[in-house]
Parts: sequence; C-alpha cells; structure tokens
Amino acid sequence: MTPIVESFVLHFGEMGSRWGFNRTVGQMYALLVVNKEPLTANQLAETLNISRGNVSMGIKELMSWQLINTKHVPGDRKEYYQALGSIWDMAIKVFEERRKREVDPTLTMLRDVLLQTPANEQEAYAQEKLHEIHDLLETVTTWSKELQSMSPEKLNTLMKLGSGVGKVLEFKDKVMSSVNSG
Amino acid sequence: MTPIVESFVLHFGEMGSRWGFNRTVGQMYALLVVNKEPLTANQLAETLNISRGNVSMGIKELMSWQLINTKHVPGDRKEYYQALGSIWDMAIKVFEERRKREVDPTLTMLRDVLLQTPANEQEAYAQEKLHEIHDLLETVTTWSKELQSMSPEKLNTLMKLGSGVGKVLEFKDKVMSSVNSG
DNA sequence: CTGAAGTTTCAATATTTTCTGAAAGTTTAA
DNA sequence: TTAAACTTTCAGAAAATATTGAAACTTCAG
Repeated sequence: MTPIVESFVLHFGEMGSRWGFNRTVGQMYALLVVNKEPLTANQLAETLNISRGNVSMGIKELMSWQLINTKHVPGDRKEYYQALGSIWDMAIKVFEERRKREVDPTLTMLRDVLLQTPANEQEAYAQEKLHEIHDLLETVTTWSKELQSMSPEKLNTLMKLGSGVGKVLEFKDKVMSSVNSG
Repeated sequence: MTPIVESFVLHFGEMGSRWGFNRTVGQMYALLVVNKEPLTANQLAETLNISRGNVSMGIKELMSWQLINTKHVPGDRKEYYQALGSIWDMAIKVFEERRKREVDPTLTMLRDVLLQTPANEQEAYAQEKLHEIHDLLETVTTWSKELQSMSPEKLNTLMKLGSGVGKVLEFKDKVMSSVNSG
C-alpha cells in the first residue's frame, strides 16, 4: 500500500465503527474503492494483515450492504471483488441501508405502541410524543426514499441550490396561488 | 414505568448503539423524552436499574449532544433533567452531531491527502476517487447545514413536496432561462 | 471418483466497550 | 468552618464484539 492509500484505509477503518460496520470491513471497503483492479480475498487478507476467515465474513457483510460485486476472471478459479459503480451509487446505498437498520425498526415499534390505548394522563403525554416522533420519522423516510429515486444530476442541482430552495418554494407558492385565484 | 413507556425505552436502548450512543444513554434519553416532568439523576438510575455513576456519565454524554437541559427546582438542591424542546429540535441536533462525528473528520483527512502528489498511476487513480468522495461529502455537508438553518415549517413543506421538488426545479429553470433570453 | 484450489463456518481467544460502586469532589445551609 | 446532600471520577469487573485459524465444505479439472 502506498502512503496515500494507507492513510485512507486506516482512517476508514477507524471511522468504520461510526458508520455501522467494523474496522476490518471499513478497511476492506476502502481498499477496494481506491483499487482500479478488483482484488481476491487473499489479496485483501495479505494487504491488510488480517485473517482469511475475517475477510470472508467481511465480504459477506459488504455484500449485504450491496457495496461490492464479485467479478470472475476467465481461466481463474478465484473470486475477485470490486467496489460498486460510482461514488453516488455507494453513498445512496450506505444511506439506504442505514435507514433500514436505524429507522425502519423504530417506525415499526412506534406504530405498534400507538395502537394501544393510554391508561392514564402520563401515558397519554408519552403517546403524544411518540406520535410526533413517528410522524417526523415517516416524513423523513418518505422524503429520503423519494430523493433516492431522483437522478444524481438532479440531486446535485438541488443540493447546490442549498437554502435557496426556500426561495424557489416561496416562488412556487406565489405562482400556484395566483393561478388558483385567477 | 408503564408498558408503553417501557417498550419505547427498551427499544431506544437497543437502537442506541446504532444511533451513536450506548444502551443506557439511549434508555435515559427515551425516558426523558416521554416524561413531561423533569427527572433527577437518582430517579433515572432507579427507574432504569442502572448505577448512579453510569447515569452521571450518560448525562454528560447527552449534554454534549445538547439533547437535554438541566432545570432547577427552587428549594431543592438536586438537579433535574429534561429533554430538549421539540422533536424537530432533537432530530436536528442528532443529525448535526452525527455529521460532526461521522463526516467532518473524514473531510479533514481527505483534504490532507489530496494535497499530496500522487507517486504513480495507481495513486493517481486512488486520488481521483478520493476527490470524488471529498466533493460529495462537501456538497452533502454544506447542504445539510443549510437545511438546518431553515425553519421547521419550511423544511416540512419541502419534505412533503417530496420528489415533486424535481418539477419545481424544472419550472424554475424554465422561468430563469426565459427571463435571461427575453 | 479424487484431490487440489478455493471458500465458509464457528469455537476459542483477544480486544473493546460498557457498567459498577466506592472514593473523591462540590455545593450550600447553618 | 462543618457536615449533609448531592455529583463526578475512575479502576476494575462484566458484557459485548471482533478476530483468528483449523476444520468442514464446495467446486471443478483430470
């Protein structure tokens, strides 16, 4: 590993735990991202100085995140792995996967709890709060799903617009209301 | 704890680790959110069956996330704790804090690495990828900061608009270009 | 079939993180 | 001051998580 690659790989390993996967999975992913050529499981193990078994589990994990692909080289029995398409694709995958793991279970739980009848004043207050949390999470989830279905270019336009989006919204409201009233 | 509160608290404890804090911190926070009245550290420890020391550390953590407030009751020496303002405020705080912990350090590292001169073909490819990641993270960071500065109502309008925002963007482009050319 | 080349599994071990509780620290009323 | 009421700290114990490596499994060419 060259120094540039090494610092990236090590950093990604450390951050890994914050991003929802462990150190070695983070390192493996980082290495695959910056390598033009796909790598074998053994190459990963050797380069990162981790056991072959650990690599096997890490691959399973990255596959479940749909962040890597297998690639077969004709005449070679080994499996080669490479990071998914573009950086945007990867970001969207990570975002989506985290939503599934971090938000969806909570939404399910909240829906269940909100079906129950509050037994007293205190529970009524609690349920009110849970209702607010539920609505917020649902709005955010729906929104993020819709954003994900937009093309990267459009998303980019939207983001670059930044808070200017507020202006556009006001503008739209004005036009809409003048159309409605006129 | 009533059953409704208990299931919420336990769930939040389990999810806690995915949200960036540990089980007991998650439980403490959940309990404070659904309690109208502020609670003392001892009440938290007793209700959740955890040690007083653990509560003290958890409070420190929640304070650093700016998710709870202290409240003083006149004539009482104990400190009372309560969850911050609205659910929106809390969501924005969590989002912001996570960005600081999960994205900012990576951006810093990427900036450093991008200053270096690639030593060979392979490093050039790696740097190219790192550049893409950097730009993406920067765009997202800037955007999320700008969104945070918008009022909850406006944010809500924007989210409820969903992917319809694409339509509004097209519309804006059309108007802009006709203004420019006309 | 057979065995070489490769992959996965999982019990045991190592590492990291969390939690406890006693001791030290702080604040305040008298 | 003093001491009671309360909070924080932190070393060690407990729990959770990650890692290894040897054995089991799979696949395929001959």
